[in-house]
Amino acid sequence: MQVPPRGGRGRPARYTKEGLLNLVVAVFNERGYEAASMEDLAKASGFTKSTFYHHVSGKEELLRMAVDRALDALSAALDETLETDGTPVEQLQDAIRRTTAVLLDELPYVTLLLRVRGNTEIEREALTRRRAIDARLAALVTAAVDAGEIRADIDPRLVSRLLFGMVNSITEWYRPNARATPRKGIVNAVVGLALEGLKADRSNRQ
Amino acid sequence: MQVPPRGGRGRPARYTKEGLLNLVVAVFNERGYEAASMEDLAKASGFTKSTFYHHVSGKEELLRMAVDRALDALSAALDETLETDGTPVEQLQDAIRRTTAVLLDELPYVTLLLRVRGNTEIEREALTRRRAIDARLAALVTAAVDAGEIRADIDPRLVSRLLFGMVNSITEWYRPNARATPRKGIVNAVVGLALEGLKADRSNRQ
DNA sequence: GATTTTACCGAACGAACGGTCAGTAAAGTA
DNA sequence: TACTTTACTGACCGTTCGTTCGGTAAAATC
Repeated sequence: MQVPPRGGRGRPARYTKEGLLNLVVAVFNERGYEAASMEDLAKASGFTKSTFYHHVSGKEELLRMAVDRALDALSAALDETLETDGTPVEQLQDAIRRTTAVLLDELPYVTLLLRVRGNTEIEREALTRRRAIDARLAALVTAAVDAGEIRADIDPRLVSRLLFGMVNSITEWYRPNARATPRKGIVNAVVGLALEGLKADRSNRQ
Repeated sequence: MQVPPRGGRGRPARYTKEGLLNLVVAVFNERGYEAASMEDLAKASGFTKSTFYHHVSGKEELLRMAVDRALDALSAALDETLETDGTPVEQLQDAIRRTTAVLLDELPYVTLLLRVRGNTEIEREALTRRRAIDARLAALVTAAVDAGEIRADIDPRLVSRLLFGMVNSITEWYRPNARATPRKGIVNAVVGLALEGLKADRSNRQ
């Protein structure tokens, strides 16, 4: 990741495309996309501003690459869920697991995606793709309600928003390190809370 | 709200302090705080930029007033919860209800608060106050676990984050209007999902 | 060593930024 | 009408923004 690929003719580059994007997204998330200047991005990578422009086309293009990566990963996870042949509620549970896993694996990219507000054309395109994914997730909830497998006393669209709002909120606080709750622990907690809620019962009492 | 108070000596103002702040916060939320320029704020209120500066001291001060309003409301709601004398789980449920209600009643202000990232001193102070509130909420969850009233198989801090992450995610999509789910419906859905989860049972089957 | 290719940099661009100020218009008081 | 107070404005400040460009340094090929 830190060692760029060799084989070209001229002077070797300091970063791979992905390595540089990782640095950029970290700065976007720390300062905020709007507040992060090209000078900030250049300094974080050790380049001058003009050298930085030699490697990237501009600020918006960087945002596009980053949010596309998040959207592609989330979309692929949902595709995988729909290829399984479980009952509706099993598929919904699978979607929660996979979405949470993608969120943790691609944390900086998904974090950036979830903060996009729609100021530019690129941001609006990202929001459109995101809404499409949300609609597919909401359809899973509706299917589970129609099958009588989950509670029907709350509007399925509302359930979907609250459920995946909970999942997405993980980006607000999760920082992977040695002491952090492992990936599997987070996923199980999310699925457990989503399906059974807070209520104590025989199966989970310590 | 739109009619300023009379009684002063000179020319009457177009807005009350609160009316102007409402306009400002709306622009902050639509464009994003960093992306919203003082020119944007002035135009939204019908002022020139210099007139706008006659009424407000600067961009950061506007942010401070807005997030303080949200923090005061959330803090007061939590105080009220702690004044009740229910069991731990009843207090937790009350905190969820009151926090959700404040979020809906002060939607633009809480929305702005939840997007603060800590770039300036004012933002860092807001984050500190927010963390204090989060800690008090987490203590409620811990107390309910210790009393054996809610499931103990998930780290209480993790439960608290996911729970109030779900509550806070409402700011991402809720837009009050005639067709929207009423306040009470949202609050009941949040409490219902939090306590019982998705699982269908006799009491909520339609 | 000459040539090609790529990485890199200092200086500068116009535009937009947050913010200031001297001066004018409009209202209330006397 | 004269005076005071407040609302309001256009022009302008220095700074920073995203971006461009002419030119130099370094590596690979010949």
